[in-house]
Amino acid sequence: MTSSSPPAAATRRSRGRPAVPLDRILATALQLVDEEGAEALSMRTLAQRLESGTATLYRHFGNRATLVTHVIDRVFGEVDLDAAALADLTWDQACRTVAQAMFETLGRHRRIAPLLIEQTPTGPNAMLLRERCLAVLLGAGFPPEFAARAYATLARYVLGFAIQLTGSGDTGERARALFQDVPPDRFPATLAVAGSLPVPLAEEFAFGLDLIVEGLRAAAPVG
Amino acid sequence: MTSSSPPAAATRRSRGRPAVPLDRILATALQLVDEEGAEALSMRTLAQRLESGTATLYRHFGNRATLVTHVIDRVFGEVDLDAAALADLTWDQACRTVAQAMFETLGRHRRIAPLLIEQTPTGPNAMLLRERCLAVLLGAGFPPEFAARAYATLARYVLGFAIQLTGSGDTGERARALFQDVPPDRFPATLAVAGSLPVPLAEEFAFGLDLIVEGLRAAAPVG
DNA sequence: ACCTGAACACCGTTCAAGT
DNA sequence: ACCTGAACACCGTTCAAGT
Repeated sequence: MTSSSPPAAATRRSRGRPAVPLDRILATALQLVDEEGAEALSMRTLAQRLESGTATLYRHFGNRATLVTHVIDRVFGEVDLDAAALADLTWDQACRTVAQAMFETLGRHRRIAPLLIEQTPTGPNAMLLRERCLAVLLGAGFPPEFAARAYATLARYVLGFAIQLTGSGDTGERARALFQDVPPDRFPATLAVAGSLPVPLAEEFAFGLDLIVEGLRAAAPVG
Repeated sequence: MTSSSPPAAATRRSRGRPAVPLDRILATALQLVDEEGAEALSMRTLAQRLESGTATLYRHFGNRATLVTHVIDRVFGEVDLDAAALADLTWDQACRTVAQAMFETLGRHRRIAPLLIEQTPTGPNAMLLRERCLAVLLGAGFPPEFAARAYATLARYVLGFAIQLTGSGDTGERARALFQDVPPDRFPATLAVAGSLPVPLAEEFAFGLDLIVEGLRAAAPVG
């Protein structure tokens, strides 16, 4: 490893001033959220993982909120969307595809949802994703106002669901246990559905998504 | 005010041990959230408003989370729902009514949404509200599994929307300003809908709700 | 019994001081 | 120029000590 030290290339760690590349900060931050949850993303903890100090982070970000903005946009950048492929779909297929892609990405970073509600995503990747969605809806012939509302509904549905994902994963299990132990005389309906609750989250999401798209088709001003 | 001091009734403030009634704690906590936001609900700040100490709070609640549970259920208790009135509605009218009532309550306590995603509501009022919703869906003849999914979809939509409500109120304004300043060549679709974005939140909510209920009607296994 | 002050181990943020 | 340690004003939680 450290056999023949090179002239001036290495500077292993925090020697001169390795400048802590922004990309490494964001990758580490996202990894931190993935592994330990959104609440673990503190300036101190992040600085520790980078083997740096908190003040160094403030050179890149004015405050924690803008750090969060960048981390969120990194996640949006992972949403698997091919503009060309989208163009070949009908508008309802495209809506389902985009929402599913967003859901899958949030599934890969389950613990990031609390950060998403801290702020409206305005990073470059988020802006691009929104642009593509709106382009599909406008391309289908929907008036701007209808397209805007349709997009908002879908976005809120995905986010609302993503929040449900946040729970440590056994959310469904815990809820089911709780609902099955409910007093039968006072909560007959709750008890009746308690048994059919451990539906896989992915299926549950698809169910609601179909509902919304079906409603969109029925309400759409175009055939 | 303090004219003729009564024998042993008053004990104006933190004298003997006024025991800090739980109801006053919760009312003060909710007021604190309403006035200064969810992030302001710290044990210290709450204790200060009660003219007490943090340790006193830990006599009533094991930790901050259970305090939050109680505050949330206090909000659920405000949801205006008459079981008798619900029974006279068709299932789709009932769904709209319940979702609207929940939305209006969250509108009265806009800044509480961040607390709602910290945990699944399990307080008595939340349990009762869920029971009534599920009873309506089962009463309409929906199979338990379908009813459970329908309820989950509606609950998630309302919560997802409530999160959007959390932003200081000018969220729409800020978003509109941002979207209208976007580069026209790269974001034509975003720009096209930017003008039709400042839709009143209540209308926006109703739009999506109708979509979902319409989708439910289309997907329902009963006529 | 119930409440209190002070402590412990954390936060986000800032700033003078180092290289 | 960039990084660092230490500080400031906060957290949630606990505990010995007061009445």
